[in-house]
Amino acid sequence: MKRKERAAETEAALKAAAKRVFAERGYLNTKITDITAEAGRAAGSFYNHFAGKEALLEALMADMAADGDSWAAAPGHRSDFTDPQAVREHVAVYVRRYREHAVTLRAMREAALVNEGFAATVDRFAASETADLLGHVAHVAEAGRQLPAAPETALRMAFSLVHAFLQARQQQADPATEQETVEALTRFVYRGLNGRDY
Amino acid sequence: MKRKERAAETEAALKAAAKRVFAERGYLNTKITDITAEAGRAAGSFYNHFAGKEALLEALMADMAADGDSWAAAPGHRSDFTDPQAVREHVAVYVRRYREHAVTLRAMREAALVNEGFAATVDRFAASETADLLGHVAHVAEAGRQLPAAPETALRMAFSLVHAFLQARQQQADPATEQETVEALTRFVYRGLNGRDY
DNA sequence: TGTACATCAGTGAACGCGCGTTCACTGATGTAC
DNA sequence: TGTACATCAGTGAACGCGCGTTCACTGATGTAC
Repeated sequence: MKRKERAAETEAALKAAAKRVFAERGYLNTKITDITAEAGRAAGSFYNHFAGKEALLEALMADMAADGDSWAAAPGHRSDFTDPQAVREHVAVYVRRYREHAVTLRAMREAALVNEGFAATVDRFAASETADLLGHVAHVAEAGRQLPAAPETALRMAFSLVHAFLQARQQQADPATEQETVEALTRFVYRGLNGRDY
Repeated sequence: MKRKERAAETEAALKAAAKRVFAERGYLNTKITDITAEAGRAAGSFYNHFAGKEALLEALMADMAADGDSWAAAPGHRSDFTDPQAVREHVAVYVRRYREHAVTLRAMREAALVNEGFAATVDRFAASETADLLGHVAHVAEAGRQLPAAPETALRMAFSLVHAFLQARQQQADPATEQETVEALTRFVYRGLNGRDY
């Protein structure tokens, strides 16, 4: 089985190399040969493993999805957004995921911009991440507090805020600590949804 | 002076055609010949007016900046963000500008993704739009209310929210009305900054 | 276990497509006298 | 006002670069007997 091992090693090397060059110059600016050169392989080798740059990105997305699915189902998951701690924990998870998968997320955004199919994939991805949150937000209204808008809209606003702020944070020269970022976002989102401070 | 008129007409036709094709398939997916074909001119004509696609986008940005500068200096501009109406008016302006210049803004984002120089230009653009807002936000703290974070951070969060939400709204199949959008954003931003409802 | 053949991962030069850019040319407009 | 020449906007075929993709080849690993 040395052959399969070798192939698996090359495939992993290509993925790792792709992440490095994507981080450095972005997905759209990266050529296939940039990836193979970074991985120390011949150009032709790439096509033994991926049909093209998009297929490679899909593989990176699958890796990301694989390690994210477990969390939402974990025990101790607080779902009442009138509780600041529930909001904080959710924000913290997104901040962490953003850090861990920053390169892939950025690549996805770039690919979506140019390719309609990818845009749809990214939308589905986002939708799957927000599915359980709608109930958490609706909880606020059920507790007698006035949401800033319909639950779907309120959720979209909270999501827009978190994602865009994290994205902007990444290209800051001197970003706040992750802890500070979580606290700031938690406070803004909690206030926005609940109409009061904690 | 018929020659200069003709040249000006062609230049305007190229810009208008560019906006149409950018809207349809995006900036990065648009070829020079797509623009000239849409404008009904020969490919070579393009270079009589613009050094390349980027130069054309810069011209579109200049057009956008030209019609935006006037507002901030206008009389009756409310700058106290403890006043919901002040927040609402600012939000409304951004919503309107987003609608009017959606194509150019999207093209800027695409160009910035691929070209570092453009990214810097876009940052400067955003900074110039937020310059006067920092004072408005600081006002809230001066009025004895607790901001969700340092003023710069609070402002960045509000901005992230508005921009990302408007961007997401554009690709919705059935978006809320502009009026509803302004109200929802105003309420969320006001709450986030002031820690209370109005 | 040994030998002959098949299969596979990897190589890198070469091919060819797409598209930005150029340039010789045309016809109209402007200028000089 | 008329004539000869210069300049300019526009044309579109052709050129050439960059890069994705292919493919004949190599050497190593696996399989059949």
